Amino acid sequence: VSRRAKYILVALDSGQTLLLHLGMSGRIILSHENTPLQKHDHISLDFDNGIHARFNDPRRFGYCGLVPTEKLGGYKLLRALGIEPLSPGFTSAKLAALLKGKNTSIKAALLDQRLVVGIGNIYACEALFRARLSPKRRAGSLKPEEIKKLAPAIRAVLNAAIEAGGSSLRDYRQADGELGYFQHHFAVYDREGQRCPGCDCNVKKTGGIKRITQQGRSTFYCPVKQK
DNA sequence: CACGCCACCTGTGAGC
DNA sequence: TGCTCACAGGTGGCGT
Repeated sequence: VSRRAKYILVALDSGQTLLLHLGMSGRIILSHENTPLQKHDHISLDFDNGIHARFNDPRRFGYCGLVPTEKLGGYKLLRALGIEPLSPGFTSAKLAALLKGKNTSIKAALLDQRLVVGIGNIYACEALFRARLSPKRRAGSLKPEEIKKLAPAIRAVLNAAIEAGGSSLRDYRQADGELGYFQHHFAVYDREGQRCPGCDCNVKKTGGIKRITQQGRSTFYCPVKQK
């Protein structure tokens, strides 16, 4: 079992690869022999030892498919994916090259899986806070010294989130079923009106953390610290 | 090509 | 209590 971006890849003896994406609410749940299907179980993989692996996904935003393994690289859903932010190749210079000439906001650029993979709405907000960059900045307008802060900020927030077992707002669970704990470490996400870490503002006056909508998605940021 | 927007779903919590 | 509404971690596809 391996991973590319937010896809889970399971190499099968048949020469095919099972391609899974959990979307917003998907889970793989292992259960014992003859366990009845639960609500929102869409696929059951039944093993010779009696174990069932159920693909459970209430919102059905997830994906499950079989692809011939030798065709994986050219497969539509994987072909255009960008660089892994925790790979050695993800340097500030690389990020700068990806953002160069981009007219869209830096927030939208971070969510664009064709540039950098794996960054979702929470971690885009949190990385921009750590880099002290406004989510509204044009991606192409970032100066080299700003990108030198952003690339490490992305790596740091992802590593910290992995360390904490991910962010359980509602559905998310670690592979072993445990809750994640990174939601307790959010600096800005889902904290509208509150203080950001290290804040010495008069929050009654400044309003604290702001929430705006970009590309139809919530963005949380500190207008004082993020420029 | 680049970008913004919408649809795809169900569940939940807030407000009334 | 129960109704309606807004909103939620993602992303493919379409219109501009």
